[in-house]
Amino acid sequence: MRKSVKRAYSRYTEEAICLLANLIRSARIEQKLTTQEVADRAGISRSMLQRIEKADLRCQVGAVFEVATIVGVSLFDASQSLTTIRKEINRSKEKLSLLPKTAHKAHKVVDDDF
Amino acid sequence: MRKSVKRAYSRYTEEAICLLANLIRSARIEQKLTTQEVADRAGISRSMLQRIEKADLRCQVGAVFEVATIVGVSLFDASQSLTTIRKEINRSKEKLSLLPKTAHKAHKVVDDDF
DNA sequence: CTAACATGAGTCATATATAAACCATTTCAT
DNA sequence: ATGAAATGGTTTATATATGACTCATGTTAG
Repeated sequence: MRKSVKRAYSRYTEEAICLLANLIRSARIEQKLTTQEVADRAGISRSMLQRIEKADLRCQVGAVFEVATIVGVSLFDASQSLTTIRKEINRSKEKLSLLPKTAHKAHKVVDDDF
Repeated sequence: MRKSVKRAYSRYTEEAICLLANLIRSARIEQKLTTQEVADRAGISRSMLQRIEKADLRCQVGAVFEVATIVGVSLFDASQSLTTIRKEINRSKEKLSLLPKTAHKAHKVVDDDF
């Protein structure tokens, strides 16, 4: 079964995606690309691109990133190129390997019995 | 009708999301948060969080960003805070207002007829 | 000015993502 | 060591996102 979902997003998430949407649209127009063209290149429908540029939170993250990449909007801090992003991935893997595998909660020592 | 879709993503997109996933997982474990906890806070299921941490490109962008926000992975360069991100949104709006509204293709003047 | 084109917005059928539940395995605290 | 807890990997029913159309409006090049 599936609980009927009316998801609530934090203000920060909403605005982050709004910014991303605006950046995408700007970049697209600056490069004189039509919605149809970008959609084709990204392998999505024009309606989908419309939703992305309207900051629809429900779009697939892959589609959004793909479009961003196509119009040249960089996604993370230092990840401008494939090379740098790969380095960062490796760093993150190293880091992950040093961390514990699971996140056990600190046991509440119960002394609230009086 | 709907064409059955086997979407292809660029290498860059894949790796960008892979990096994001790794950063999220690292951050979660560092903070000793279980998958269940983070899922609850984000208002998603544990299975969803698992896919996010496995860099599944088909997750909703809103869910991914929400999780990133919760564990403290920043999405843009300088947009650590709501205030800075809002400034950037405004800047992007200004910029957008100066651009043409539609992206007309430059007419190919055909002189390739000899 | 105006025709061609880009975009916005809505509908609909259906492919697909999602939440829930379950079990097996791994990991960690004690 | 051992048990409690966390995680991985399924499966399934259903809500939902998506692509394809269509029409209306806006915009721009010429």
